[in-house]
Amino acid sequence: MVEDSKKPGLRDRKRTATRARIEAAAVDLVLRDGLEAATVDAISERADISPRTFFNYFDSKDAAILGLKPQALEDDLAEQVARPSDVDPIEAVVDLVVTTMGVGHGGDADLHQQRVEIMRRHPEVASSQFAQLNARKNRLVEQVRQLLARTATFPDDAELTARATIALAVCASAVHAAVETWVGTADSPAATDIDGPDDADVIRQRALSLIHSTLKELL
Amino acid sequence: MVEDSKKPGLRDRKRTATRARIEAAAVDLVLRDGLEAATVDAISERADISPRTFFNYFDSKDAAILGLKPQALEDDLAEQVARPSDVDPIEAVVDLVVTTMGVGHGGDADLHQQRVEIMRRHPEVASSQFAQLNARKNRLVEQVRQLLARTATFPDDAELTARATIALAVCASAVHAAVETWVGTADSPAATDIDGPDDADVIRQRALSLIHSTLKELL
DNA sequence: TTGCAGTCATGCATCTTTGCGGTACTGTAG
DNA sequence: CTACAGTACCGCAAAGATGCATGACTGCAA
Repeated sequence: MVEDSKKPGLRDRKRTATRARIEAAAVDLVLRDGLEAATVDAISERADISPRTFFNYFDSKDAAILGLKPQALEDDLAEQVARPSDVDPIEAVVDLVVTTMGVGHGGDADLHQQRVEIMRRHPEVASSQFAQLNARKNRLVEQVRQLLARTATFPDDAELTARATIALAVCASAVHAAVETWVGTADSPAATDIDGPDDADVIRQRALSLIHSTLKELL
Repeated sequence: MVEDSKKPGLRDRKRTATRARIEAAAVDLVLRDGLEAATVDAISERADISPRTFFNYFDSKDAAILGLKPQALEDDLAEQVARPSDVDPIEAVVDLVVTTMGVGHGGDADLHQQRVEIMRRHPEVASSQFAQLNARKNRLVEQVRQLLARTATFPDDAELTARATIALAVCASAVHAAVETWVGTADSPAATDIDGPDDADVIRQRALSLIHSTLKELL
């Protein structure tokens, strides 16, 4: 049951290939025809699947465009929380958010570049990363709750959950803001070619800076 | 053109009546048949309008169930921000959020009670108040920005906007959490009959308390 | 090799939501 | 009273999203 990571197997290879075809088709069509002209039907046809199957691979059209894996996260999440965590809880939560948002979608550099371009042209899409987060909110709050429980002077359960909710919101909105300014200023395609400091890191840093300055001011 | 507040006029009276019929129909059907059995078609039929017209009155099915007015807010918002505001910025923002979420929908007490019951049975609906907020996010951030600009040591524009975003998120999630716990513990229908301390106030207080305790801990 | 159990792809039906366009009604000015 | 302008209502079509049922395919074990 828990056979892992050695033999992909035909089944998984096919599935991976299909997902890749969908992502490519979505990105291509959006860049070619615009966001609303690129319908699910069109993308599906191009990827050689039925529209119904499309939604077996992605939760939404936007998710396909951004290449957001539907679950896959669960693994990362578990891993994140299992960490030793001598680190600042805030940093851990930001990591969680960045991962869930799929900001650092590891893989094809071209595809990544194209997605940045799409986010520049259609800012609405970028904010669907946010929606992705909301959808997983309950599970994420649970993770954050565990993180906080380590350092917090243990209040009652409801209180702790509420605090986790707020902490998550802080980090999420910070990352969101960071992504927005990053997308807005990312008109230097050459710079992102090399992926020098790594896009995800830039966003992480900006988000942390925002959080600290804002919280300091609010008190 | 700017004749106001004396003669409602037949047109407005009809519109108000229709909106009320929709709200009542929505609440009744949800309580009777459940959330998903109460389709837009069913609600519309019961309210004696076409399904198309339904969306002329409300942005979504959930909005109708909760009785969230589509704009109407704009007025309140402007008013909020125009205030003198010797008050804590955080309190102001919380007010903004509570108003926008339509937590204190003034009006029919029975309807209010029914809505609380619906939120208890179908928690998903409650979180669509949150969505309502996201939809108006840009405008709200602008308002919060102005509020913050008064006390903040003026950073650059992007920074200020980012901070406003985060502050809004903090307050929004706090209110959201407060609503959730309030709904969860609101199994004393007798208590809410009298509307003693006013539901909205209870939520405001709880939210503020949450914000302060959480922020203090995160630093 | 064969067969079984678990997945996957798909068609179909349904629901929510939105844009467009036409028709009917309201308020008002002549 | 009448005509005109502005809304409101509604039908229609299309898109995004989801549940259900069915047939096909894969992986594995006998």
